[in-house]
Amino acid sequence: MATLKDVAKLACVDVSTVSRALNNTSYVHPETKARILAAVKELSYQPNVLAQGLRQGKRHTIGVVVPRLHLTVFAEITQGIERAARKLGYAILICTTEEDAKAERECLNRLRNGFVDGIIIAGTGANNRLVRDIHSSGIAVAQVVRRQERDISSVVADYEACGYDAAKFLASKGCREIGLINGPMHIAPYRGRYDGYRKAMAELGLPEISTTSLEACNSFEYGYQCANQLLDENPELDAIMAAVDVQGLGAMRAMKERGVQVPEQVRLVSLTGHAVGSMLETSMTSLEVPAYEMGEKVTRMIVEEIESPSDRKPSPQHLVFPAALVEREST
Amino acid sequence: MATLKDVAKLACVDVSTVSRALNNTSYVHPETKARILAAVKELSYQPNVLAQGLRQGKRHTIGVVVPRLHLTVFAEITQGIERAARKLGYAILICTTEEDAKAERECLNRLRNGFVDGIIIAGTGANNRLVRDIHSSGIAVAQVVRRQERDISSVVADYEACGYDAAKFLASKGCREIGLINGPMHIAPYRGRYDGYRKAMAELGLPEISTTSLEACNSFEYGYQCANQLLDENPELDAIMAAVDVQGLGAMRAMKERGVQVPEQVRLVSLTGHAVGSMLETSMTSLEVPAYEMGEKVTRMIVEEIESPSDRKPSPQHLVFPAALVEREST
DNA sequence: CTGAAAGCGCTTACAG
DNA sequence: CTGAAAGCGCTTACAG
Repeated sequence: MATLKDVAKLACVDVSTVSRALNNTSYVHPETKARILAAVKELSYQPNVLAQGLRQGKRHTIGVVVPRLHLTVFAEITQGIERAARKLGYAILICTTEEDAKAERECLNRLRNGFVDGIIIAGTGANNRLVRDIHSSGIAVAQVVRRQERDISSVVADYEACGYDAAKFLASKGCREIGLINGPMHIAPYRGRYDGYRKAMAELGLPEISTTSLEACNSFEYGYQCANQLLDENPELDAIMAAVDVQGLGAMRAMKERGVQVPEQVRLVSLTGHAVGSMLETSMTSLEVPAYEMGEKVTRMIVEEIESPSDRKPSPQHLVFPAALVEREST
Repeated sequence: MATLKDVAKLACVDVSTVSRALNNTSYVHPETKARILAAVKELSYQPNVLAQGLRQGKRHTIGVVVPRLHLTVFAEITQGIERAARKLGYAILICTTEEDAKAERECLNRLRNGFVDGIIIAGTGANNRLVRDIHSSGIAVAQVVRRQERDISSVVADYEACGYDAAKFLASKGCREIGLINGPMHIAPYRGRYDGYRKAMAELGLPEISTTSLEACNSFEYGYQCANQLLDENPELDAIMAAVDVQGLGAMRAMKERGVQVPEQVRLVSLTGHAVGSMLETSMTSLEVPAYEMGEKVTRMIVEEIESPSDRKPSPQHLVFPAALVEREST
């Protein structure tokens, strides 16, 4: 790999001049510049980003910490992040935590040491303290999907509205026993969906019906088991709301196996649609969240924070995207 | 952020001693070491990986270039890569190309400049030349899923066997008109699936039936349109093989809409299962590829290449994983 | 056992 | 308009 020095030697100038020519950081005589550019071409010189980063205190890299990728909304969000980052001249470093607090801690500790200029996180909630520390140590941080800290910018969907709207919608279809398949309440989106559901149920004068299982909640099996329990315990159940798409798939499958007709006997809604609902044999009504857009947006926010001078960092922004109810065959 | 210098000052020793103590790179008097460790703790010093990287010519980072994440086998593969990389002390940088040659070129060019020690790629095929250049310039490279270069290590599934086995299996069920939904032939896995299919058809004395659409091939819509065309043009069609899961979903949906019974009238197999087939209302028979394992394996291979001394790099290895036929309701 | 010095590849005041 | 020098935070021969 050619270095600045090689280019300088070939062009018969000092490295500093080459640097200035390449970065357009001050006027360089056109002839000199031409010579330099020719040398750059001949050696196919490419600047070493490590050295640039060390010198400038910038790495042009963003860390992304999410629970997992496969079959979750995070795959799409990550693609949005990657694309926006590339446009803005940043690379992204990915860590998946599998909801494990220790794995998350390790990732965060690694990222903070010069790896990245900023961290976008959908956290487990177990390391909030560490996240705050990192942020106040001068590394930009932004939350996506899961908002846990008030002083750190975030981009989320309106989970409470998802829960509320879905319940009201089902009630408008005549449903009276509406079960909820959700996840751990200490994680903001699950809490939000529940709050919305509860509010709607209260307004409608309908009973809250929910259940839980030991499976990891963001899974087909969780949806499958919860649906079976809901149906076992509530013979009159006429609707199921699933927090995420894969739970919805599990519920659909459970009903198929029990011979329960969807939507004739039980209607089904997913509260976090991301382009799966429309691909099914019985397509699934869902609240579609603009995942791709959310990823792009949170990236633009964090880059803005990274690039503003440290004496006037933007104050934390919290962006809430509405989800859109897309009615399909399952209701 | 505290630096080595801060620690050295606090411990009243030279920075070189601190470095040695921390890296166990030569004996340091226990008392001195204790003082240093205390200083490290007090300042909560963490080494700057950028500076380490610059000095040692190592980044401990691997670039991953894949077409996309959401709903493809690459999501799972990437998780496998990430996990194995973390265990081995590496971080991963992700680029998604969306099958766009230009985007891929940009990613590769960026990655080669000191960003990473190695690159794992599932390429578009349009930048093979560049990939070779990068490899011969001393950056480790490994191919995953798509093997395009003989001199660069690879980890793939046995796509030809997938096509062959699926066709034979369908024939054993009595199918005589077996249609194939595939993708562009210049991409190795699609080519391989076709070759296996063709071989089986020839041995069985059955006609080849296939079609194509203008949609991006790794998509629900592609599967949907191709299935409709196959059914339109071949009224006696009794089986469909889809190259990837989402195409299978599209085919399933098309048949549902036409009132074609699966598997009674038409049987359906996906040739690249990755944990979706089992989640469906009518579960889908598929050749399950061990995506997670493949990701882990390719990571171990590339790290081995990265860490071997440049005078005796391992010769290219090509690993082929078998896929397992998992029979479900769609056949 | 430890210090002083050089250097990884860059950028950026400081002179001239 | 351009060169010489310092320095980003580390590691590693080289002495002693």
